[in-house]
Order: sequence, then structure tokens, then C-alpha cells
Amino acid sequence: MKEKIYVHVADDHKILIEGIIAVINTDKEIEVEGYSLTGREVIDWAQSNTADILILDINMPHYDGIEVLKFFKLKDIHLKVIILSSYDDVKLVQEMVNLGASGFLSKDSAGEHIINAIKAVHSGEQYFSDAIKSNLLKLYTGQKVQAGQRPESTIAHSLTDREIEVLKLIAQENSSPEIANLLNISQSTVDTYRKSLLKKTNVKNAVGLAMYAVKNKII
Amino acid sequence: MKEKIYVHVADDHKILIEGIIAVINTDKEIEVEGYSLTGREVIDWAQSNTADILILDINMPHYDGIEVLKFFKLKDIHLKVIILSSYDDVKLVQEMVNLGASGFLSKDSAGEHIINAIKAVHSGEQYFSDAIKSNLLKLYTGQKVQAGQRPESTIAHSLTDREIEVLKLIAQENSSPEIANLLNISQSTVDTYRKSLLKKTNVKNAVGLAMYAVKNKII
DNA sequence: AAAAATCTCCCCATAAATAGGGAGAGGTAA
DNA sequence: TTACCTCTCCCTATTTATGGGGAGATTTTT
Repeated sequence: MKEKIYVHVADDHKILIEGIIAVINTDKEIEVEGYSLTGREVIDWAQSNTADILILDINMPHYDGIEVLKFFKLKDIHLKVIILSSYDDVKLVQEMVNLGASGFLSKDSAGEHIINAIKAVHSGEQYFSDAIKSNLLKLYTGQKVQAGQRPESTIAHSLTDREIEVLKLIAQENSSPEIANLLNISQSTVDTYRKSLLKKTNVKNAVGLAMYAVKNKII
Repeated sequence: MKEKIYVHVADDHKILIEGIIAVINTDKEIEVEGYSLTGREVIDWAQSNTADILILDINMPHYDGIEVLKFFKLKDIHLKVIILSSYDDVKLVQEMVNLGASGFLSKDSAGEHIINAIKAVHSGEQYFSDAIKSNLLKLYTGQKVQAGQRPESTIAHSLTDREIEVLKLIAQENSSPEIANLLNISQSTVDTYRKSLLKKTNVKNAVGLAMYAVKNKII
């Protein structure tokens, strides 16, 4: 008999976690080791984890999915991560994959896909839900997207790390002087980021930036 | 033996639906009659429904939960509805209850609460998750909130029609001069609305207003 | 009728955001 | 090496936003 695959689930909605556990329990090869309700819990758990795979929601309070992945990278924690997202956003997928995620599941997808994703990722492959794959293909037309290989690319007008940081803080109601303090840079610099953000996202003002952040799940 | 309670589940995330079904199946008195993935499906289903209770997500594509409730009211469809929301927002609860919802469950709450909510609502009571109740109490301090009775609304600081109009336009990236033009009022007036909006919603700036509008489904 | 709420407009003042420009340091890729 | 990108900072200037106050006209509620 095969050895079991141990999975940890992180999502701020308990109902969803219970659903995932219920689905996973239908498969004898996979076992849920535990779950976390916030990003902070995930990070605490990861220090001494025993699971093979982490199923990670992007939107969580106290460190979101992106920050969790960044933490893993920083601390050199090598854990196979399957992202669970409400949106089939390609840019988000790119960011996640670049941060080390091995799979990307849309919450729209049926439960059975979780099983497939877990097994694929556990055996070293990458797994993307169909909606994601077709969205990816739409973007990379002409460019070969080989299975299991990371698309390199640079999507038009993609935001830099620092710009995303500033964007988050803008969307969290911070003013430029406040952001300058939080990031320990001068207000001039923050204003420079504001300008480039407005240009790149093609919105009119800070409200537009906040909406952009919401749509693209940056916050 | 008691007769069964038939439930219909509406949410755009299939995984969550499966989770709810799994949880409900642990109770012998309750049966899931079917599910819908969009608001439009719910409306189609409601024309010839056979269920006792509808569990309704607020955020769905093609007619959201609020619009579904409005449709029920319009068509005089009397169906016991339990709202499923990501936010414990009191104002949202108020709106939902005024639109005829009988219960309000946060997605953060554990699965067992669904069972309790279904049974309570089926026997004619109202059901609110604990987070909601404590939030409500915070608002109605001093005012008695009797179980099973609809709070007779007018939450402190509810927004006026005009304020909501202005709020929408702010959230759509318009500046004060632009809004003044659009509504054919002076910029001074628009600024007055901005001020009262900031006070009532207790956010810091226009970005906060936009986020408030998103959370409360005003846009 | 009286009270309350809503919509409208104005004054003052300061803080913040937007728009244009330039520019150096450091790293990466062609 | 050259070219490019990113991060950082500055200057100038105008437009918006915020915060405080007051107040008349109309409608709704009590």
C-alpha cells in the first residue's frame, strides 16, 4: 500500500475548510493533518510542520497567502503549496508560481479537482485548474506553455514589488506621509510610486488604485 | 418521526457548496434539495421551488444575493432565506433582514452552526451568528434586542439617498468637481457629503469610502 | 404645529494628491 | 559594455481633499 499524503489546509472560512476536509476524506491516500485560519497561524505551523502539502487561500487576515509564500522563500521553507483563489487571475497565478506555488485551484472548481491537484503536486508536477489554463493560453498566444514548466514572461505593465507594497498601503487608507513612515522612505519616493501606479493601472486616482487592488486581489 | 427540512444552497464556489452539503448530511432531519451557482440560477429555481429554506451567498455573479432578495419581494415569493456572508457587517445584515432574510451566517462560523440556523429558521425564528450578534449589540447599546424579533432598523449613522449617490460616484473614481457636475449641485455641497460620509462610515479618506462601498455592496 | 432629518450652499484654512520634469545608485540582461 | 529596470530622491506647480464652522429651504416624522 502506498504511504499517505499529509495535507494542511489554510483558509479563513471554517466552512470551506470543513468542505475540503470532507472531500479529501473520500480519498484513502490523503489525510488532513490540520488547518489554519489565518496567515499567522500558517507561519507558526510551518516552523515545525509535518505535512507534505499546504492548501493555501490567498485572502486571509494577518498575513495573506502572498505574504506566507514570501515568508517561506525568505526562510527557505520548501513546502509544496496549492493556491486556492476566488479569481482565475493570470497575473496572480504568475506571482504565486514565482513565489513557489506548485498549483492553483479556483474556488469555482469542483471538489474532485482538489484530489487531483494534491496527487499531481505530490508527485512533483504542477497543477492548474482548467479556467486558469485557458486564461493563461489566451495571454501567451503563440508562446509554448509546456506542462510543468514555469512561464517566464513579463506581463505588460506588471507592477514591481515596491509598487505593490505601496499600492497595498494606499488601499488600506494610508496617506503618502503615512506610507513614507511605514516603509521608511521619503514622501517624494512614495509620490513617485503613486505616479507610476496611476500610469500603469490606467486609473484616475487613489480610489481607482484601491479598486484595482481589490480586483486583482492585491489586498 | 419528524418530516425532513429541504434546503437549497446558492453560492458561486462549488467547493463551499460541497462543504455545506457534507455538513448538512450529518443531520438526518435536513436534506439538500439542490444548489445554484449564480443568482440567475436561484431566480430560475425559485419559480418552481420545492425547498423550505434557501442558503444564499451574497457575492455571486449574475444577480447577487441582494438582488435575489429584491426579486423575491417583488414577486411575492415567500421563502425562508439564510444569508451566507464573508463579512459580519451590521449594516448589511440590516439590509438583508429588511429584504426578508431570516438568518445571517458568517462564513467564518463553523459548520455546525448551519444546522442550528436551518432548524431555528425552519421553526420560525431568526438566526444570527455570534459575531453578528455582538456587533449588533455594540451598535444598539442600551436598546433591547429580543431573540427572534426583527430589529426595527435605522441603525445609527445610516446613509441618506443623496449620500449614497455621492458615495457611488466617489467609488467610481470621480473627483468632487466631477460629481458636482454629474449631480448638478455645487462643489461645496459635494464636499459637505464627503464630510458626512467620512464621519458616518468612520474611515480615513476617499479610498476608505470606496472600500466601504465595496464591502456594503453599494457599488 | 413642532421637531427632526435632508438637501443645499457658503466661509475659512491646512493637508494631501496629482502632474510635469530631472537624476543618481545599484542590479540584471543582452 | 551598454542598455534597461528598479529604487530612491528632489523641484515646481496646481488641483483635490479634508476639517471646522454656520445656515437657509424643504420634506418627513412625531
